[in-house]
Amino acid sequence: MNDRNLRNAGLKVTQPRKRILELLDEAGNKHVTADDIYRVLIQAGEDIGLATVYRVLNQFEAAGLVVKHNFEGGQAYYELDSGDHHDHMVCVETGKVIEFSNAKIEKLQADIASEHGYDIEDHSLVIYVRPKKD
Amino acid sequence: MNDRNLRNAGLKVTQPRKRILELLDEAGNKHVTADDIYRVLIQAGEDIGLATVYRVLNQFEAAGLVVKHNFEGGQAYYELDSGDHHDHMVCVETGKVIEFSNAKIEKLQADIASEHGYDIEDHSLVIYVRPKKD
DNA sequence: CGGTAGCTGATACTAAAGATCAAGGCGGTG
DNA sequence: CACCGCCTTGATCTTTAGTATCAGCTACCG
Repeated sequence: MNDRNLRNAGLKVTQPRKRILELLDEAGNKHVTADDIYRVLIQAGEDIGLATVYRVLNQFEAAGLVVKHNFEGGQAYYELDSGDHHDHMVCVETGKVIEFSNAKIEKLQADIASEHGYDIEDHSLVIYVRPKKD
Repeated sequence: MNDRNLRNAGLKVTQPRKRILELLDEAGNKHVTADDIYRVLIQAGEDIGLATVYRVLNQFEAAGLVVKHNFEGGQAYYELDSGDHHDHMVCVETGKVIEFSNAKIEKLQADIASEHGYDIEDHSLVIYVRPKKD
């Protein structure tokens, strides 16, 4: 079934691509880095190169299979594209990432862009939070 | 007057720090990279090292004099902290950056965080836009 | 099966940023 | 206002994320 996704994206169904897609699938809504993927696969005894991981992730992103997030810290994080857009809330204490989506915020953004004569191409909203201490 | 800002931040008033602060001042609401600053200062005949620029910008950020933005593209952008929070709209065609702020969006974010048991520590909203073509 | 276009892994490379360290400058003290 | 200690600086090396290159391999079409 993953094979179909790859083929639809115009990509040959190869071992590395299958493995990476599988791994992203298992990761669910966790966000992983290229290096995470590389290390897990090496640990699992796969014969894969780091360059391949980066390449494949870029291809997946271009194909819309995967979404890339640039949180703070220099590394890019990836997750499977579930289709429905959502934003992220990152806890600065625990590192936990919570996904959410809010139609009103989306609408307000479109309005603001429109007021300035623009259409929205994409957007990125990350809220950095800390547990309430009451 | 900039001298006072530096001293209040617990930093010695040195040539490089004064120059960088000046430059950020002149840049106004333009967003500059560490390398931008370095090159302008070298061009101006200053004897400054790139490492110093990075160091000073980190110190400024820690002191709250400056805000650091991680847009897409790997480089960090800096601007003077004007005190009032705002978000950014980046045109993907022209690279132009427009600042805006919207109280409703801020409020909605606080609500969402609260619903999940968190307080907002900080947030980052970047809208990537494209000129309307009508 | 067999040919070939596209893919892969190893390696070299680039760019952003941080770490190190000897030499130099800021500013408090006398 | 001259001195001295300590913080800061610039040069350079290192680290980290990601990209480019290229010979060999493999998926897939016939």
